[in-house]
Amino acid sequence: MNNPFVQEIVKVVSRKTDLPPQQVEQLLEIPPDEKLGDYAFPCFSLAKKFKKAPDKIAAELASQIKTGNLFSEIKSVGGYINFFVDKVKLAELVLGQILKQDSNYGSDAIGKGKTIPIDYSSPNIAKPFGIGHLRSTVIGHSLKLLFEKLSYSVVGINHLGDWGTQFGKLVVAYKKWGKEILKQDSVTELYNLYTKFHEEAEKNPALEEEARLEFQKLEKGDKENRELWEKFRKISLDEFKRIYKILEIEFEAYAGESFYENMIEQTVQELQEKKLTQISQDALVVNLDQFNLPPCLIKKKDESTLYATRDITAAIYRYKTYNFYKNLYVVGNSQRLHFQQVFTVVKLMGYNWADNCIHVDFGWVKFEEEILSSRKGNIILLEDVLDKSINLAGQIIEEKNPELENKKGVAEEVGIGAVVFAYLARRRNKDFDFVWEEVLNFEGETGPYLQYTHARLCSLQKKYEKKIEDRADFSLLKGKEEISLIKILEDFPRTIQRALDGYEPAVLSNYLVRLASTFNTYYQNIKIITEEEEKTRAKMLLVKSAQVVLKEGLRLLGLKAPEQM
RNA sequence: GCCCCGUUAGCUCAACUGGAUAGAGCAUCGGACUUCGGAUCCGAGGGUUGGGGGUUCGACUCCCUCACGGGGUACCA
Repeated sequence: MNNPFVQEIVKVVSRKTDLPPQQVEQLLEIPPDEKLGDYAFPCFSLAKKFKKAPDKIAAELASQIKTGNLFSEIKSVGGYINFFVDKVKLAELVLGQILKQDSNYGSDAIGKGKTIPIDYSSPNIAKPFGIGHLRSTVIGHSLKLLFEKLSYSVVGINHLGDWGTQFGKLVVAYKKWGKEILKQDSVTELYNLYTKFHEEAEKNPALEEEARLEFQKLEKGDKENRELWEKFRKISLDEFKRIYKILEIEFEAYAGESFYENMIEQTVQELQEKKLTQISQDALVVNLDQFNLPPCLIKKKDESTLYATRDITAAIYRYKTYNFYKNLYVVGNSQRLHFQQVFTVVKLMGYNWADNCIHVDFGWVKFEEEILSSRKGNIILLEDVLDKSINLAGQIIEEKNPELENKKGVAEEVGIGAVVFAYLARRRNKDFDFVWEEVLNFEGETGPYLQYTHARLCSLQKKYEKKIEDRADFSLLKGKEEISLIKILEDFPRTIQRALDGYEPAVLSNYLVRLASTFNTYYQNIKIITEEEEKTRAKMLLVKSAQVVLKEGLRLLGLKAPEQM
């Protein structure tokens, strides 16, 4: 990180303590309370090395380090050396950098030349796009934007569920009830066929066997089934693309499971040549006892392939095609074991890049304490949720800002923003309870709150009228909230890095709430545009910086930042 | 049975990866000057971080154990 304060501390402390610079940087932390300082170096781990009490070490080092021109004070408290940065220098540095770089602030070249495929969204054909699918979609999309921010070249892959036994089920259902149910070629009707199958199969289990046979036929190239499959696939894909357009999400590749169909046999052969497979209970499996995992099934007893086989094939294909740096799968945590098995098999095949394959898992989306089951027709359509949210946003605009231009467009940006942010505000590993009142809430820690703050920042700039200069007397920015705000802005690049380290957009969401709420407190307490020209000029620099960072942060989550709302 | 994940204020979540006094929002109640946007802000109440043990200078965070909830566990994905 090119932060001169950190660099200086690392340099000096590492010289005084003989610790490698990297370790010093890792130990360095930010105190919980600003009164304690801006950076702190804990000396506890040095106690053994120097055979002295930590607080004595801290006191000694603190007295030896000169403040120089970057720091205003360096003192020890307990076992910490606390550094107080020169606030004028800080403002000059942070605000100067943001104004110069604009939306590029926080970018980095670290990922240059490295490719990362991200497998996300990946809905199943013949099922409508429900609120359950949104989680993978928005997490994957945000990770994509974040990696691109650091110059990685990202390939968004929509690994459609367009192959497998479920198509056997659809074919059976179509042949039996297609004429009465499938009239307009819509996803809803396809879905009705699918649920009809499951209803009937409960009464008549023989249908399951029929479905297996139909899929087997499909896999072997049966013409009629092939045509049906293409029809089903097209209906669904058109529908999904419409939804993605609303969300403004695009994929570089729609390589679904069927895409790997022709390569699967080769994978099976390779596994056999490498003597990794065995026959067990009539099926072809890779035994994984030595890893304490259940065996990975490669082929069923009827010779047709399985999910795992396709994922192994897809991983190999992605490595050959993209020579990836990392290979991500944004898929629910119910598939943890599956990915463990797949990655382990790939590793057994001798591919060390298996270690760079990462399952970015996430918890269930539940509705009123119930897990949504698409098999039973228990599903809430994403489009209904978005419509409701957009309507609500429209109503609120009508109430509060009826003169607004482009009301419809703004209502969409805010309504969709509310839903997307609700999904990105919590860490991925937690189950997400879909509660209407919470998803459609526009107050407090929500998307519209961030957007509102952004609109407010824009409106200040409009009111100011004058051009915002990139220079000002930074010593005029020394109020408590001003300094907090500058420090939060300074933390933006680090936040991006932290979000990526954990594959966790929620880290950025939390950050943006902190930024917005700190600004709002400031705004409430201090009049920004006043008669004092010099001071106003300096404050407007801060306003502009906050606006730039907030907008960019929202963009990285996949939210729009309207200038008025 | 075995394996994974989770458990923090009434509810939904944070806590910079082992650091200093565990913080926000929602809901409830009370308030905001001489309004740059009240979708905002301020205040109040609310906690044995599921229970118990351990590791160490220090534990919401790591280890063991128990409880509760969820998921997975061979031909679905």
